[in-house]
Amino acid sequence: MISRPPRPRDRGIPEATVARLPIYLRALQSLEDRGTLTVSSEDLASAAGVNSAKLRKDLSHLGSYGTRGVGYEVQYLVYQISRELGLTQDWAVAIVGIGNLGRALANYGGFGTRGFRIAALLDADPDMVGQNVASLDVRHIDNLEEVVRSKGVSIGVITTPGASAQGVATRFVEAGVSSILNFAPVVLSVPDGVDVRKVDLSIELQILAFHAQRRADGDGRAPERAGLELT
Amino acid sequence: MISRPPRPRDRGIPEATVARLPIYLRALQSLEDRGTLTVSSEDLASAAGVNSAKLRKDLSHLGSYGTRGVGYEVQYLVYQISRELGLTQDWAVAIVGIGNLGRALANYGGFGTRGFRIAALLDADPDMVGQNVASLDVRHIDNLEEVVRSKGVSIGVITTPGASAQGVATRFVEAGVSSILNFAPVVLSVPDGVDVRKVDLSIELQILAFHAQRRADGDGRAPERAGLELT
DNA sequence: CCCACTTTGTGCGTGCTTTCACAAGCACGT
DNA sequence: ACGTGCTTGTGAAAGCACGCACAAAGTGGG
Repeated sequence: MISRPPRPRDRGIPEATVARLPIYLRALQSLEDRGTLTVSSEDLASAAGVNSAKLRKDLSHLGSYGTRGVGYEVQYLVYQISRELGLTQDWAVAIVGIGNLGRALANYGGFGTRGFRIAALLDADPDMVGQNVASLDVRHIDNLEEVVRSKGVSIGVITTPGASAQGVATRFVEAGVSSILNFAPVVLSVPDGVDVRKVDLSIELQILAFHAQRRADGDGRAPERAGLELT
Repeated sequence: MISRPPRPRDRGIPEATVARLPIYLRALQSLEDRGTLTVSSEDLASAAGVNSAKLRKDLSHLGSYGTRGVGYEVQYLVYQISRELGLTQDWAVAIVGIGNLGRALANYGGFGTRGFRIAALLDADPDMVGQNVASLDVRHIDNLEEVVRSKGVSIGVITTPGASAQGVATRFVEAGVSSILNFAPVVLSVPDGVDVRKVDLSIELQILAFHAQRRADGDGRAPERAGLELT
């Protein structure tokens, strides 16, 4: 008998909501550390930097976990969001490309406490292989398939130069990994069913530059509320 | 009087479009390196990983830079997008927090070629101060205001631990920096008119985990690695 | 028990984004 | 000069996302 009753939440959670759940989770964990027992949507929203109506609507997609007149119980909500995000299980992550960024990720402590475990580090450079980084021995990229199998890797992180990224992605996919986080500045081509997310540091800077330039351009002496001007 | 004189492009480029311009730019530069002279919206879209209608509409916000029946001239489009993004000028960037991530960013070569120049590295740790990273001497955070002034820094990057991030942001703002890229896992509070973008590595992983779990849950009968039993 | 107060959950209007589909425009061959 | 073939630029429609505003639901005091 499959548990259908305890599933008030809709399977179709909006993507925009999913992207904010980790933010709420972080804010909640911070409240939890401070010993806070309950929190109102207003307070949690301001801690997360969003509008309170949006927060309530987001949470309503998971189910009715609040109490009117009181707010949300912090611990319970932490658990519900963690479960929804899949953080109650342990995800094994492999990082390919142990340059500066790969090392930074390997040493980033924030993962362990959130359901992720760095299970393997791989690199193509023979001089890198065997080095110890973040308490792991760097292994050669040729062992990718074997490592994925033996460590049960389900998430692959690519921090190689752009030229190598597609090859690594393909090998990840063939080895059975269907979630990839790509830091290389290329668009990866993967089969349907494989989930790729891209983080691009220089793109973020470029977006900042665009807004900075716009501010500098228009802000001259007519910083009026741009509205009805098309004379 | 309906004049539409020196404004081919509307100042109000949709945010969603701005976020994609850097992707197009990268694809175009790659084509340029390969010596390609013109490209169709179809080909450019597939290189950028988007739908061609979306690409055409995005570009139409900058003006009419294509030729029907032919496509877009690569070099010209590179220039137009660069100009729109503000990359034809040189942006001085300061990085605060020279840990693993800060070092990775400082050494990331991709910036120089795209209008950004790492102008200063700052850290609070006295042992770090004076070290040479990426051909720059790390300076103490106390010099932030002076460095911003003397180097003309207009973009601040925060790679400190979460606890220090708000303080650094405030100092950046007071020193006149109004564009901030934040890697620390906290929500920064800044005055209106200051632009903050946040990059959070563990959030990206959590979104991947959500989709991976959903795939494992619903996807028919192969819930192999999903060993969660916690009702 | 009832009333005043607080806070959630959500219906609804609004605006932004994406996608379709096609007329308009340009190049090239005849 | 003119038709053919290709590709852009853009109305129009559909789909999402956001935020207001309020009824519903719970708490606590008298």
